[in-house]
Order: sequence, then structure tokens, then C-alpha cells
Amino acid sequence: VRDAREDLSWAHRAAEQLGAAGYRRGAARDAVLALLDRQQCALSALDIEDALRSGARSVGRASVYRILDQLERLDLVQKVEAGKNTVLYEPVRGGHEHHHHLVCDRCGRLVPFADEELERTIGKLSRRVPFQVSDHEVVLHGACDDCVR
Amino acid sequence: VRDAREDLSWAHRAAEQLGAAGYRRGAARDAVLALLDRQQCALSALDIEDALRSGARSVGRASVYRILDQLERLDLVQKVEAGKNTVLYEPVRGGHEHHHHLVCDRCGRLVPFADEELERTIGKLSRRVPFQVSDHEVVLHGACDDCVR
DNA sequence: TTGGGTGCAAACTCTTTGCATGCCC
DNA sequence: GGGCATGCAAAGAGTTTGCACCCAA
Repeated sequence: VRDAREDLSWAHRAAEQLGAAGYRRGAARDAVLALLDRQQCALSALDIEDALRSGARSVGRASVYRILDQLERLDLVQKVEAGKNTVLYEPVRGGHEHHHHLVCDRCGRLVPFADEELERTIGKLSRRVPFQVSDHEVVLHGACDDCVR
Repeated sequence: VRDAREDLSWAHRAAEQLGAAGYRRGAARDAVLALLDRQQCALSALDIEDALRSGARSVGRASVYRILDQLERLDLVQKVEAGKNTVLYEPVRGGHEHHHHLVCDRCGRLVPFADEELERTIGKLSRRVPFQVSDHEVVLHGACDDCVR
């Protein structure tokens, strides 16, 4: 059985959940949600500001951070720490697409990957550990095909 | 058979390798190495600056960053990205103690853990992926015992 | 003696905060 | 109409750079 909400766009679903959580709509938020929904890979807050400045609707830097913060609280976006002292954000879409990232330390390319065995291993591990684990992040560093060639 | 170099302190070994790599000695470097060797858990660059300012020998901020950079290049320290927009550094001691971290999202506590199965899984995975993987980092987020209680 | 190490201060980058204005509800 | 959302500017926090001076080699 498929959850009906997966048929809606991420942006739509995010807007609903933000509303349900008591946040109000606004032009800045609409623009950020639309942009994030369009992106394939993870973006930094500044990337978002720049992209929107070039576009029709310009959005204040502070609003970008505030909106990302709201989205993160509701698990609608996921932070990716890819080194380089910058945090990237990516939309969390359906359920069955939890993934991690490969980071090319030469060109900075970010490539997602998923691995069931890895998830199982981390799941088991999480139960053995003296923490109540709620989340995890795996980053593989190295050189991408293009940079090795 | 035990590698003789493991009998030396980390600071001593680090100093040797830095020398072999062509870096020169200096008072700042000695102080940073000694401090790192004394620490149990990971520190930020600012933590190091503060700790050394309180102590006998004060070290310039720039030197701390430069020294950490040298140490990282030689894999003598390891970066830990524990969220909160700050990078932590910890000495890499012998061979058999590769580990990862649990981060308490409430109090910020950082706890190391090691798991062989996890390493094996990541090893296999690394060979399947279109990258030449050289390193990896796993961070489990959650609440530590103290914060749950 | 010489070139790299060091400290200071300033520049830079990314993020957060304060406040006046505007718009959703 | 009230109060949160927004934009701007300025403040913070962390990191990097420029440069004069010092010291290890």
C-alpha cells in the first residue's frame, strides 16, 4: 500500500507540515520550497540565496536560514556535512530513499548512494550502544572517477 | 609482533613525521602537540587556543590552524564533524583503534565507539562504489544516557 | 645566514540577531 | 488588527591571510 502523500510534490507536503506545525506562509518560504524541490543534489544556504537572487524573486539571507531551520526541525530537509566547513541541505522525500554520500575531496563533487547492508549493520549497532540513537550519517571520502582519470 | 613506534608517545611520533615531511620545529608546534597528546576527546581549534592561552605558553590562533593543517595532511590527526558548524580534531594514535563517534544532540557530548562489522561492511561497500574511497566517517546522533534519564 | 615558524591584526566566510515593515491568518 | 514572516544591516563565530620578526637548521 502506498502512502497517498507521496504523490504530492515535496514542496507541497513540506508546506502542509509547516502549516500544521504553526508556521505561517510567506513569499520567501514559497520560493525556497520551490527551489529545493527542483534541486537534485544538496545545496548550501548561500547557494540558495544566490540562486534566488538571480531568479525573479530575491530572498533575504536571514530568511533562508530561518526557513532551513524550520525544515530541519520537521525532518523535511537533511543536513549533509561534506567537509569544507559548509553545511549542505537536501529535501527528504519519500520514506524508501534514505541514503548517504560520497564526497570527492579533489573537486568537491557529492554523490549519493544507498546500501541496505550498511543500514542493517548500523541498525544493529545502534541498539548495542549506550545512546538512544535517532539518526546517523555516513560519509565516504575519496576521489571520484573524473578526478582519478 | 608489535610496532616499536607504538611505544613512543603520539606527540613524539608526530614530531618525527613532521620533521621527515620537511616541517621545522617551533615552540607553538611543541605546545600544540603536547596538548593534543594529553587530551582524551576531540578538540576544536579554538579549544586549543584557549587551553594554551590559560597555560604557560600562549600560541597564536593562526599557528593552531596551520599546525592542525599539517597534522591532518600526514594523517596524524583526524577531523570529526559533529554538527554545530565546528570541526573537531583528535590525535590518530596506533593502528588498531580506528573508531567513530556518537554525538548527543542535547548536551553535545562526544563518545567514541568501534565496530568491526561496521568496518567490514563499509570496506565491501567502498569497493563497489564508483569512487576511489580513501576514508570514511560515521556519526550516530541521538541522546546520551544522561540526557535521556 | 636563510627560509620557514610564529604572533598579531585584519580580512573573509558563514551564520545569527535586531529591528522596522508588511502580510497571512 | 495582531503577530509572525521578511529583508536589511550589523554583529558573531570560525577560519584564513599578510606581514614583520624570530629561530631552527
